[in-house]
Amino acid sequence: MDKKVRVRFAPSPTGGLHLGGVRTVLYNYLFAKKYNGDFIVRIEDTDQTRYVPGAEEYIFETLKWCGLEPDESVQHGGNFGPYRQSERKETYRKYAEKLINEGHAYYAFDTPEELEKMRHAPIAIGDKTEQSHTQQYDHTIRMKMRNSLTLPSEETHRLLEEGTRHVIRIKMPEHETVSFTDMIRGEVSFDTSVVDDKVLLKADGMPTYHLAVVVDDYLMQISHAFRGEEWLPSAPVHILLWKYLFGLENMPQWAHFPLILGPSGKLSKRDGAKYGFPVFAMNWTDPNRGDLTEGFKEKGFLPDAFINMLALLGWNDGTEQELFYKEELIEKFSMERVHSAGAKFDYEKAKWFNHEWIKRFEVAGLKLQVGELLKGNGLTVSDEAYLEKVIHLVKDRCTLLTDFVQQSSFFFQAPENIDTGAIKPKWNDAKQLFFVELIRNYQLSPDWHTTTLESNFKEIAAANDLKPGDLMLPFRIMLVGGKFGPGVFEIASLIGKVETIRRIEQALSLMK
RNA sequence: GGCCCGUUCGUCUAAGGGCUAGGACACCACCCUUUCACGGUGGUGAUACGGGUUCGAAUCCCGUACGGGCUACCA
Repeated sequence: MDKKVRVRFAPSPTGGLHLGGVRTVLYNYLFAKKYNGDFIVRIEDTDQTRYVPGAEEYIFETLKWCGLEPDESVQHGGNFGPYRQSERKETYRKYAEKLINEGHAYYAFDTPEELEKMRHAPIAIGDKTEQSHTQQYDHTIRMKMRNSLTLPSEETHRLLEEGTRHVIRIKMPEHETVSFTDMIRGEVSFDTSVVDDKVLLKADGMPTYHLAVVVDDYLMQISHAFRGEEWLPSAPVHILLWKYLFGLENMPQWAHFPLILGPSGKLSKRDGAKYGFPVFAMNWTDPNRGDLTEGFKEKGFLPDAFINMLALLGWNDGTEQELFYKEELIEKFSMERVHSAGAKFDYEKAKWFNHEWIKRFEVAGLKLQVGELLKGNGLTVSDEAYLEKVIHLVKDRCTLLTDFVQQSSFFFQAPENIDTGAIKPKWNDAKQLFFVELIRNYQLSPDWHTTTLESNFKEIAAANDLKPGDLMLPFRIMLVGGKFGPGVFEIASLIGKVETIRRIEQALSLMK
């Protein structure tokens, strides 16, 4: 690679960042870091009508949470700014005019009504007319429209001088094969006769994506341009623009990532709501409609797990390894091993990744997040060492971070609901007496170790001719409220003598 | 409709001409566990179809089917 690696992620601030977007960021980031390059985030806000307040901040917060921070952006600075396209408005027009002067583009004055009429006019196919598809604004029709190609030049000048609303469209060659090498798909080629004369500069003076990407990728010295597969059909427009404006030899290398699919077709926000899994990285509330779309973060995912899962959705290193630290991903990532086929998102597998990451994390790495989570759920966490012991005891049984609440709340406060229904049917006086005796024994116990608690428990059971197995479930329910959690004696040991006895007494009073 | 991309267990994928197509998730069974999980062992399960090329094809070529994307003064 002769040029310095510089890649960009170019989102438009129109809403939350979903799985596919984050994966695009990830692959860009991994590639940049692998080759000691720069990762740039450029905000593509050229469509004023779709601008959503807060979306831009949301994108940066998401990148921060994921640990995929850019080297250059609106927020991070850099020498190639501004990094917001609306602030670069002035720079695009001159490139569009250059294209016109060189015969590769033209002014078009057609009104929305005229365009509408053109699109839906019946067209003759053989001896019958068809209307099965909409007419494109292309070489077959441009000479019948109102533009600088059909109008006398004085008329064009007059219209321009009068400030008539107009756009600038690319003049696609009639029959030319445009091909390029995609790093993932290999050679891809298109016949220019089937692609339309895309608008490059809109009536409001803003560029469309097509012009803006090419100009900005050039100006920002982008060496590799990666994006989703949905952009493949418009690639010939971009290639041609590169050829006309900056030279093919300066064009970045392209790669188009496969799409991430939902249970039925393309993954959408609706799939999340319908099937009960998040599609956005973090919670997103649409400021206009006020509806909330759940995020992986709030759902209880660890950023490392989220990133790991996304990396493997369309890429693997060729071995059977599935768990990767970010540094390993950077080291092992290669564009050639990215799949060309779309991947269906599987939430079960995503949860598995999270579980694995919770297990592989040290207690210390979880402490902060779990502590906050518990406090957020109204639990009082005062003793750090105590919290560490609790996490150590329950982490392996938590798939999502949020599972820590249910799995450990009883360590911090007595259960509110005791599932007495699970023990009442088999309850009797003998058991009642056993627990009374257990309280007396525990009260006098000189130490409070797990093993002591267990052996005393069993001795008393044996002395009363009861099976320990019949008593442990009731004991568990008294302490935690239900049929879950780590070993009972470990729980008792951790919550302490006073609390253990208090909970047994409390439950006993409920059994009468 | 047109153009482009794609197609290996239900899902994510390995195997880029040559052993009984491997792994992971999910599922099932058993073991462990005097709760629920974790964990362990094993099992069910795939090369879309049809033609070529070749001694030999999941792998290369062609066609068909199916899936997806695009076809806006949206990105």
